[in-house]
Amino acid sequence: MIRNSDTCRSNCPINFVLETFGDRWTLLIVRDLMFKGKQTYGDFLESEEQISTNILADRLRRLEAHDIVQKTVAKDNRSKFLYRFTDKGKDLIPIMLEVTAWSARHDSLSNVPTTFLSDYKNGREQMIAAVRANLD
Amino acid sequence: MIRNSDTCRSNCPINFVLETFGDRWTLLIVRDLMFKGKQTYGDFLESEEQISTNILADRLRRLEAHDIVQKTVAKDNRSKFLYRFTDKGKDLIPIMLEVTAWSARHDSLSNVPTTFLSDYKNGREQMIAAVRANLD
DNA sequence: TCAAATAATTGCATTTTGCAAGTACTTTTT
DNA sequence: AAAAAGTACTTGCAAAATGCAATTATTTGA
Repeated sequence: MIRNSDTCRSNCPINFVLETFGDRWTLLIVRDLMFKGKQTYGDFLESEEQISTNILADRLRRLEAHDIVQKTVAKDNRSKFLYRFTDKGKDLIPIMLEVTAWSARHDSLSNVPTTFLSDYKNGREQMIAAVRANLD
Repeated sequence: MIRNSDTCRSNCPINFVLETFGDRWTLLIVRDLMFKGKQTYGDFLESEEQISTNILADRLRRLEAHDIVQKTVAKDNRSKFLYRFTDKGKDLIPIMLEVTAWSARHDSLSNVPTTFLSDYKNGREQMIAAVRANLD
């Protein structure tokens, strides 16, 4: 995917993220991949937000085009594909944790472990490293 | 705006953020308010991404409904309104800086000051405080 | 060979977006 | 006092994206 003025509305860093993640579904796939150990099309379909099959296929295609995920054939089953983060994708960890922290602070109904906020405040870098270690 | 299962697809913290910011425009308004000193409808319209008037009106309405911004009448002109962050809105600063950092790392065309990444790495809390001080 | 598993694509109705034009109220100018 | 300009929208309509259900294609396992 070429990055130029044809594909982006501006060269603003906030806008750059929106060009890839500015919709209601893409970040849920990132979440599943990052925190829930999901890796396949079927895995993503099972999430409680109920993404539909055409949207899922489209978003996975876009994530691959933007070099956030890499698609590979599963070793055990050639009709199954595994989606994994690229380094660029793994580097979204700090954003995702910050988003989680914001919801933890401002939405009492959000399902966040009770210790999350203090753990995050006291050991942000360790938490980032732990999530990363889990992905590698 | 009531927060319950009618208005949210799930109680996931990532999804909670998407319910408010999961589109291509809302975060640009947040950016303008947070980093560019913009405060009025006309200000937001001028941004280079060229939001259209109906979308802008809709997004400002939603941001207000979600208690991210507060709308007040301007002192100097009663046909002019000022949009300002609530505390919940100001608390988006860490997310916005993390998003900026990600684009700085992964998009060479993003307009980010050359010193941003080292400043951010060395003094994250100070940078957050500086942006916040600028808003108050 | 046939059923199951996996990953999609297709068609169509609904919703959202984008664009241009128009409206309403306030302030400034004459 | 009337006209023009400033500010913040709303409206109507075409185009694009989304959501849903059904169907297709390929590989695997019995």
